[in-house]
Amino acid sequence: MPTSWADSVENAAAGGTGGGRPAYVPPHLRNRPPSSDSSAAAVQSGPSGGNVPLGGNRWSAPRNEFSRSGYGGGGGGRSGGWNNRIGGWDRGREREANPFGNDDEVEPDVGEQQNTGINFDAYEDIPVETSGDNVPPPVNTFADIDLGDALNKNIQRCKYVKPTPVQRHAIPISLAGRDLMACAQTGSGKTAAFCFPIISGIMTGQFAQRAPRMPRMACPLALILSPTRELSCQIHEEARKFSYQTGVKVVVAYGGAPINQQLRELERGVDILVATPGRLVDLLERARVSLQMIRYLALDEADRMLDMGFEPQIRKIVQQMDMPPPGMRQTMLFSATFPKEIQRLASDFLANYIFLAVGRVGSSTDLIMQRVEYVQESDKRSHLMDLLHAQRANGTHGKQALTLVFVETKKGADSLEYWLCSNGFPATTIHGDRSQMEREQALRSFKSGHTPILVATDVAARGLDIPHVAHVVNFDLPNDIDDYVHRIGRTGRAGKSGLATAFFNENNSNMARSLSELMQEANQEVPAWLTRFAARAVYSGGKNRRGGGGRFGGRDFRRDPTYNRGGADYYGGGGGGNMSSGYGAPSGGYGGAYGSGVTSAWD
DNA sequence: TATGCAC
Repeated sequence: MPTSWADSVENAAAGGTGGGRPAYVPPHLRNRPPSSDSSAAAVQSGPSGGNVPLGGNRWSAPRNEFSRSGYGGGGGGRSGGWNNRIGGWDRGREREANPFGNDDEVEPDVGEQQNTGINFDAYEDIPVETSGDNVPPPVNTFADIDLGDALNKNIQRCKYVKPTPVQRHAIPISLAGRDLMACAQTGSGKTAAFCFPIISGIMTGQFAQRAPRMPRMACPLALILSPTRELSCQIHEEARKFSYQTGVKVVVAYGGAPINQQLRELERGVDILVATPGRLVDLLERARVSLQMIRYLALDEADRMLDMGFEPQIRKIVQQMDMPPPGMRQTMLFSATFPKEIQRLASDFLANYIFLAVGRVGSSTDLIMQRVEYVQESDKRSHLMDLLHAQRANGTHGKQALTLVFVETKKGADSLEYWLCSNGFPATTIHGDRSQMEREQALRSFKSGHTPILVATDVAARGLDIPHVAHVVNFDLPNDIDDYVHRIGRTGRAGKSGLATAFFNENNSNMARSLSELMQEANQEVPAWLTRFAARAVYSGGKNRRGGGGRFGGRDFRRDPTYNRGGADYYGGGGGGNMSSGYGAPSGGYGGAYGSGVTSAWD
């Protein structure tokens, strides 16, 4: 039995397990030369940033003996594993592709630090609301948190200088082992906010359990679910950067792509599985993935994942397979919007969680100029053409700025794309009736500017980080104000400004009220005709199928008396003791007189 | 009613 981490490393680096019991090698040591890294001994110190009170991980103390079969290979019959023969991750020492693009393995140039273009000034003074028991205080720098050397290096490689607001708050909460429901913006580092604690937690390697004996069954420690394939891909790419040379292995699985390659990847070992629900269910049913080792569960776009269409699949994955129950795993839910109904549903998956909302003042929503134009259905195309013409005329060198056009249906997307192309506007389209190859090609072509107009259904509404989108056109408004919020969030990202134009007509009257409220809240000019529509319209609370909303920045439903059924003090009452923090001003808050369903402009 | 998500 290894007596130290270094021993483990030596063992592993020696090319195997020497026939004895497999030695567990913590992931961050797996692809390092032996004995080099004494800082590894610092594992499991937890966040030590002084001002971070450690709630302590909910799992027991690190064990002395680690025997996770996926890693050690389990004696003779080792299957894909880390420190086994050829197929193992050891090989990754030569083979792990550098996700940062530059092929040299040299240390990153830490002298020239920047962040990835995020305009941090736009993030100053953002109101933040937290509730729940014993909320760990935020940190101000990455140095305040002990994420480990390898991860810190990747943070430098990413040129992140200081944590974004959501990271400042979410990371200490997660490192303290707490469940989390977070309203937070993508493009301001949301993915990192849940990836860093996961990677760090896996690197500390305290998860020693017997893995199933089933051969060829992958047993990830962390599961990250998202509602679209492209978003899963994006998360995977980011997570790979964060885990570069940590030994933590990230695998992605989604539909529309050949399953065999994904199966092979899984067999080679996986710590963090990023997946869409459909493909994951398939893998679970084939018994190629087991969730019994899951210690971290993250739902991106969580409100969407718990929405009608996805909820059954999510329940199946989370509650009806072999995943450890709440309290035995750490669950993190992220979205820009968190309708109360969804929050209530979500509490099934959480244990004593902390609610975190990053407010909107000075946020990127202020950087999005929103316009609504009254356009009859029959005039939409010519109106769009006018916009595109004007835009091209104003653009540099007559080039078309990247414009993302949202429509309601897949057919509508195809037909608009065809029409645009016929009229000399280079457009492509992305929607669920296209093949995965076509979808990815469309996205690439758009990002590169080769096809500067992308016609999309809601498949592209959430989470996708497409730099330099200058203009989002809601050719067809969505039926849900939350979807509108997500759509316009495709522009004005990372602190840059953007423009969002919506075509409105009678068919959208049920959106009038929430839309005008939203715009008002974001200091946008609301046309008088829209206000009249809003006043006239019978507000169909049903419009927002997800029920009432909160306000910008979101609000913990546990704090809403109407949800405390039966007079029981449902949760908070006293909660974190900050139940009355900042956000409540009727003027500033979004809540207004009725639950408009608008929760936030944050992803 | 639309969207997305496995084969």
